[in-house]
Amino acid sequence: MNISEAAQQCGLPAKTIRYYEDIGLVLPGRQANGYRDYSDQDLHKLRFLQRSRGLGFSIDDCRLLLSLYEDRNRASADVRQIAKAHLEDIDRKIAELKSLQTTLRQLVHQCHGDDRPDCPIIEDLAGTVA
Amino acid sequence: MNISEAAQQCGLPAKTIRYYEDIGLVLPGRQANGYRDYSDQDLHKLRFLQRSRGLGFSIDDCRLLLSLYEDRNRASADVRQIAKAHLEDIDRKIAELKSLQTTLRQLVHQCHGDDRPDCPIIEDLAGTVA
DNA sequence: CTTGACCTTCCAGTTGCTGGAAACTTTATG
DNA sequence: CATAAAGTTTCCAGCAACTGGAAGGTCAAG
Repeated sequence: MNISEAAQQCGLPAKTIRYYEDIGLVLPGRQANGYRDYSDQDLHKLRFLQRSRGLGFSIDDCRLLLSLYEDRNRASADVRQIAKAHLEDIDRKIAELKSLQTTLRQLVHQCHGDDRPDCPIIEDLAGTVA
Repeated sequence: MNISEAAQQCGLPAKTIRYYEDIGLVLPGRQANGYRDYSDQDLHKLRFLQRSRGLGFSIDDCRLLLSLYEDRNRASADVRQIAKAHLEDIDRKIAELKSLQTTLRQLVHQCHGDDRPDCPIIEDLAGTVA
């Protein structure tokens, strides 16, 4: 299977699939003409990557998850640990963003937003208030 | 004022301050020996950047905000608009992360996480369920 | 037979820094 | 006063995860 069909089947751009090959994630065979040739197994791995990345796992995590995916003797605990760590990361990011959100919301609310120069947002950024 | 004191005063690493000069954000004078020389005004701008970046504004936004900060004839509406757009961006990111959080939380919850290979997380990533 | 769609490789750019090397100046110490 | 340590300079490379584009080979259709 050529790369563009593989791309369509897994939902990843061809560029990304080539990139995944570069970094050793999915290494397809080659046809006689030098074109990449994706097997069903390759396709499964690409779909796996598409989903893992979609859930926000890092490439390194994906590499680990992919090896666990292929390991019939894996311990689910190993998978769970990766997911749990990622979840905690997301929890932290949400907390950070929420804090920014609160501050920004207040500032935007306080600013009248007209053609005059007085601006609580600028004042806050300048530190003339705090 | 040397760069390291400026760094301490504004809470940014010296490396970052040099980088901000590279990209034309804060251009200090030079001392006779070639060392950078930060004025009070430079310092204000650096502090402004430290805070703006801390609120998650992009460098490009910071550049705009900085020019508005220095513009005594600015319209607060312009500032507000930048902040509002950034806030909406944050809102979107939070929504995205929350959706990931929900999915991951469920998966982590469903996985028993022992030494057996059955794993709802892997199954989800592989797409064998959906 | 040519046109256009595909495919290949390789190199550069994105964001916002951060680390490190090599060389200079200044400051502190013995 | 010599020297060592600390601070400074410039420049180059690298991070994550792609994405865009150039230059060229291949293939299917008309």
